[in-house]
Amino acid sequence: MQMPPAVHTVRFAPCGTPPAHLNLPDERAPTLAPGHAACATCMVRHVCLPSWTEPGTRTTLDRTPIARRRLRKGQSVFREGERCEFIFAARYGSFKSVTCLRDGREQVMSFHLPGELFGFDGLATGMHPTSARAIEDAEVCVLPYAELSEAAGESPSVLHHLTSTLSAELVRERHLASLIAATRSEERVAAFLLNLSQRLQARGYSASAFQLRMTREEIGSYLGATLETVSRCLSSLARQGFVTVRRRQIEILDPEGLRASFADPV
Amino acid sequence: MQMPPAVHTVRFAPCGTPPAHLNLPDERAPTLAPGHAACATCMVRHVCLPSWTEPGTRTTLDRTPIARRRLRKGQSVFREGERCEFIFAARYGSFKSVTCLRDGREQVMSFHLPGELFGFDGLATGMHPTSARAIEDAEVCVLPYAELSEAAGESPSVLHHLTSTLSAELVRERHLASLIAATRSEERVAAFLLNLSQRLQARGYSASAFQLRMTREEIGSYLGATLETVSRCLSSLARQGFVTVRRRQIEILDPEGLRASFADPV
DNA sequence: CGGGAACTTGACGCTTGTCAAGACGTGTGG
DNA sequence: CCACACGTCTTGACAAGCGTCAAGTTCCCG
Repeated sequence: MQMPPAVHTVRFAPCGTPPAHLNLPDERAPTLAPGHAACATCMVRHVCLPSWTEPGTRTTLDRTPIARRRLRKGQSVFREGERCEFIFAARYGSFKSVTCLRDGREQVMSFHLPGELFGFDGLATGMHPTSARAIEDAEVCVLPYAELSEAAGESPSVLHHLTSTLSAELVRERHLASLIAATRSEERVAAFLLNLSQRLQARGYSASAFQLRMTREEIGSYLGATLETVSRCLSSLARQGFVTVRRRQIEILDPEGLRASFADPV
Repeated sequence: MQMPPAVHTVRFAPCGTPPAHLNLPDERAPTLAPGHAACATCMVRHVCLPSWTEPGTRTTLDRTPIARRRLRKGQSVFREGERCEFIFAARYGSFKSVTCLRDGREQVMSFHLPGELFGFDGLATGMHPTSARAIEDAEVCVLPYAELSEAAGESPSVLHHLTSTLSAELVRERHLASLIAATRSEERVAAFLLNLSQRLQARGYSASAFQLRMTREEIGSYLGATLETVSRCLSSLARQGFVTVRRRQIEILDPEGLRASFADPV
């Protein structure tokens, strides 16, 4: 076993603002770090993979060195059609999953916040059906799926977390589909803000004030609306006193009002 | 080990037309049948769970008796909020997954055809977030998830199929969300017909002529449109010569035309 | 400080939802 | 076997929601 290189500890900065001193290296030059030792200092470890293993047990995964990769805004983590050999964990920064529509435009399928795992969509065919791109300077942990799978065979806890995670993502996608199918654009935007708020809160951020990391166009693509409609909806929600919107800075003033004023699914 | 009871073989009838001689019993009275022995005569075994185990190996699952349950049109397989202890396989007949919207209407989340597994959405929380109902007289195989999970720990092949199935469902849901988000109703209806066609073909039915098992309203709910819009779209597709539509009887005349004439996602 | 990306807002027209009337089919009871 | 009733589907007219196009503003980054 090789000696671990000097562990490159990275101070965690709020959701996607990487420390200014970072010289982001080439996309293809991952920094190796030894397994869960590196996770010990990671700010998102409590919602990430390290929480999967039962305390006291060790699996293949714990003996696997986990690489990290830094990405500049716009760089791809993986591309549509590439072989799916890794699952990724957003360490800081946010990501989007996109596919290319026939007419060349890109369709945003989901957003990934720090601490969230992504790349599971490739397990079905062994190839990624989407591309994942950083929407701001970011860093991912690169988890080899073969070892993750092996660990699932060794530890019921890991297996359970794996299936739960997949199932949860399935439920989220369903919820999105029904949201788009059953509601109008203003309700979708409201639901989107509430959803972001919850996910950020689960990761220790403020639920009431946060910065959007994505453009109006990306939100629109995700929600099945145009960027103009998203903009109008945000203005309308602000006019009604539910939120304040100043460019990407969002403050949620009345979450119950947001929730209650719509015939939202469930 | 107990002797298997006289195996109740059920002749497979085209997609959801249960044999007339069946006296459908009460929803809550499952018929027990011994594990995979019963699967041997099942028409959908090649696309169902029996194909998961590697040839020559036996897992917990193979030793588990698998119950079957017959359902009349409209009866629930499971309901929103119930504990998720089983995965279900549609043996014959079709099903829908639905949630209840705030205003009382029901939102169709997906359809399940013979040979398809469903109920995975409950694994995340241990409770089903949707209800599943038969949309015609039907029968399901009841697969205890605890044993399925155990089998996944014993056999890499089962584990792989489990994650693949979950991932595939995830991809399908994403595709639906992007379909609703990015296309107009006529394209959605066209895509829906093509999707049904493919799934039926994979199960040995004709890809070009089939019967819809669901109402226009259910299709509309699923696709984010009203029943009137679905009806108009079907008429329009027929007028363009892509399909013939006579109530629920569909014939696809020009699949390539259907596909090509739209700016369909991917 | 300048240029461009991102955003906001308005006007107009298309797509789709809503409401309504009527046709078709199926199942039930006379 | 027929008549009736109900569920399902089709089609039309109108209105609302949203997309498209366009102009102008703000902000960020070089």
